[in-house]
Amino acid sequence: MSPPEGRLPNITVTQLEYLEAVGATPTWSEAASQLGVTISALSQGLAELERRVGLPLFERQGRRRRPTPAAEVVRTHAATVLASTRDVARWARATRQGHDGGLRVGMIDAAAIHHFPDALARFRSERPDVDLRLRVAPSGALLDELSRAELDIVVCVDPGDDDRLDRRALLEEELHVYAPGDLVARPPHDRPGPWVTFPEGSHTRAIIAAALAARGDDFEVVAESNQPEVLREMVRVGMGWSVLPTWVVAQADPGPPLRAEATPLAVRPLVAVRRAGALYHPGAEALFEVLATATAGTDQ
Amino acid sequence: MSPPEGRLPNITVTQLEYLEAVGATPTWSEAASQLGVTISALSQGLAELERRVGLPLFERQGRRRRPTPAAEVVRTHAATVLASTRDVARWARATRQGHDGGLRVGMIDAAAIHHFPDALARFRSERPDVDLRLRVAPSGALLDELSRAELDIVVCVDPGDDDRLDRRALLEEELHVYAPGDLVARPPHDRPGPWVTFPEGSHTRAIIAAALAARGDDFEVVAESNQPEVLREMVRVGMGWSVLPTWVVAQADPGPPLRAEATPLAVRPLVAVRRAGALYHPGAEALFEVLATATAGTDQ
DNA sequence: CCCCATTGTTCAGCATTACTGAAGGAAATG
DNA sequence: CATTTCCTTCAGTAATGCTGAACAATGGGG
Repeated sequence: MSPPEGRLPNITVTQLEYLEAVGATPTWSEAASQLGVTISALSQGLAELERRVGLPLFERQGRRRRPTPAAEVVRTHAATVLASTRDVARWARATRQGHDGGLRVGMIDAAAIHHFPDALARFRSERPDVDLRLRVAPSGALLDELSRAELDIVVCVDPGDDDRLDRRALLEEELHVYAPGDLVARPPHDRPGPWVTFPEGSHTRAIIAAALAARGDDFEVVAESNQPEVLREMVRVGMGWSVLPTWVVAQADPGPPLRAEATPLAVRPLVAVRRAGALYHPGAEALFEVLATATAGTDQ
Repeated sequence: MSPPEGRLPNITVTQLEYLEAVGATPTWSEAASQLGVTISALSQGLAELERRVGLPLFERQGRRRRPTPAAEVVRTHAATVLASTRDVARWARATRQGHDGGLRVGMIDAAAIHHFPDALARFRSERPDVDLRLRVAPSGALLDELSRAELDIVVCVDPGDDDRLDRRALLEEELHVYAPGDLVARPPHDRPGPWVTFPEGSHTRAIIAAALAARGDDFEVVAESNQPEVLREMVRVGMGWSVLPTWVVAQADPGPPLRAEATPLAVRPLVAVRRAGALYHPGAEALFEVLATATAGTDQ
């Protein structure tokens, strides 16, 4: 039906690295110096890549070059190949040195400090052989790093369906609307707000924005932070309203209590994610088991 | 946490092709001639690959070489990279020529001739723009071709969970035990058999073997075929018993009727499968919709 | 046991490829 | 108009990949 028909274009890892670099960098010069090659090499390498793919990947716009739609396809390919190559390289280095290279785990703050600190501790005591490295960051950053094979497993807000990800549900956090203490009594015809919330681009913010829009509320944002504790304190000092997981507020330190709406505004599903097709890592599988049992039956 | 740390090893597509070829071929000489290079080139190329990975991939055994466990890891990587590269190459060629390259569909016989001929016809009339190519073969062969990016979408027996596959359930076929007409009256303490069934390696055969083992029956096989119609006829002529989807027998042509056990022995789940991370193909998505609606509510 | 065909390695030589550095063109900036 | 920035092109060089031939090791057959 579709015999391999001759040999494949010898698209090199180097060329794909070039493509990734220019995609992540404003100018080619900068990309070149980050890669440690001359602009000349970069330019020629990308020209060669275009030739091998057989389609124009960049068009001139003034003195810069801008990727064509075709480049997007090849960039996706590059991401796949580079991630897999990084995996293999890391695995080979670790194997040479006789260990497994450690397990690089990414978690959002909620997971690291609230839901899974005990699970992590248990994992470390059960599997002292695994060299665990934890990175805490927002979901988006973690997923980026996962896709570049810089992390092995990530616990974050569900990013939704994606071919390249292997997702497993862990739990759902209820998100409640919190009002500054002195505003709780606002008559019901007043709309809530303004809001303090997560920065633009945050997965949780997207969930919140959608839920507020669905019930017809404005979403004027007057302050932003990725740290839920910071948001909680801003509400406390009267900056505005916020939507937070309940545990952030329950984790009460002294100060005036916040008032919440009784019913949750939305839920935030947390999932464990790996790259689809990632190298088998025994530690990753074991960690997932621990996370799954830690949440068994205990949503929230 | 894990900065890209320098550049990646420049493992080339060519080297990975060499690795794939020697894995699929008894001797390197043969692999070399299939690839259209000298053994010398193959040997040097694989040596270079070993150097770049940094681990021995082959050990000497007599005058042949046999892959180490490490090679298996790199072979998995090779499969990923080569499949993606084939996808890009094919897409690029199609794009240059101004079409989408066609939609290469694989189906097992049951899907092609029984469950989905109407769906296929409907798809062709709804989407005359899509150049549909159909290949009918057993599940295993189709999945191999899918993994090599020689097919875009496959309808086959559910191969089970796999990172690299994007599976969607379509329907479940009931498999019933059929006895030759003259043996139906065998007293119940006699065990059924001997059997005519699908060849070793068939997914369906595995399902049948497991179900028979579970109820304690022997599974002595006296005749094999991949074609269910052939199996049905063999039962008719008294070669033995078989386990078949009901439609094969219902599709009655003249001849003595077969007697079936009343309750199904097992079910055979059929799924639509694509490679995870495959290039977006609008036709594939559309076809899946048609298949899904064709089966909506109509299991069996 | 020796012969010998087969398999894979190594080496020298050649062709191709990838890179540097210098020169140059073309757009933005002032 | 001069200047800077950005990228391309070109020439030369280093690295890489391939062929063909010589060679070593193995296993099968007389």
